[in-house]
Amino acid sequence: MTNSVKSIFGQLGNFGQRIRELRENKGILLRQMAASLEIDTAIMSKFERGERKPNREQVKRIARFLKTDKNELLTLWLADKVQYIISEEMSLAEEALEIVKRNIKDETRTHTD
Amino acid sequence: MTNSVKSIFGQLGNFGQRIRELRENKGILLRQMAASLEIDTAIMSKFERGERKPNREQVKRIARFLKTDKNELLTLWLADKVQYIISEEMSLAEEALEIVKRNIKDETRTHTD
DNA sequence: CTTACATTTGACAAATTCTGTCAAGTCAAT
DNA sequence: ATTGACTTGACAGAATTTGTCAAATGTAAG
Repeated sequence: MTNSVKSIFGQLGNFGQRIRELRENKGILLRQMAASLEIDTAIMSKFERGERKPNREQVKRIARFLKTDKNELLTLWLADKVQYIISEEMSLAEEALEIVKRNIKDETRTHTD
Repeated sequence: MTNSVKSIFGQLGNFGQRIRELRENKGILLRQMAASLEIDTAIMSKFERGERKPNREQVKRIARFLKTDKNELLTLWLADKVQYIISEEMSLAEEALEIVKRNIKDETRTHTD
């Protein structure tokens, strides 16, 4: 995931938001859940914040651990994937910023030279 | 793109189908278009048959070459991407076939041993 | 059938992206 | 200032994607 896309669009994905909610309602710690699923705590944290995408198997295991509907989580996870590739294409803003950045750099070079 | 997904789902994507149509209507050869765009002929062929996905820049250049609406092609191309990741998840059929394949292999091994 | 030309296919290495691991960082409560 | 929970960033190895090329296939004409 490019940084620019990450920063312009949204933080927590549908999936991450939901599993964090489920976990917290059960009073389970992130690191406990991570340990129980044999997933690194850092990765688990990133899943919940939508910074990384789990794979199909991980989604299923997470659903089983949280005793929740597997299909609900798979659907949210798939929605995230679609949402991501679509938002990647709303890159006009990114392109504009790139141009500005290039121009600024040229400006500074001109002045200091 | 995994072979299984490629074989179950559809051949020519929306994008490839459209550009082939546009190209043929203009009576241009695939290799001519490829050469003019400095894209390998093999790759161009794969784009048209949906076997590989061009990147954003290539789509824009193709649109310019074909003198057609850039946004139309970008939209078709994005539709292909979405369609692909969704179809990837309809993998029940694939999984079933995998199991059958494994079982058949076991069967044959048992008989020939 | 064999030549000529257009397209397709498959294999490959180089480039890029994704993944898990880890150490160091923040933050809140004590 | 210490502890505990979570977050962040860097990294190497794995996996996927990319362009290139040669060989294969298809097709029309002589």
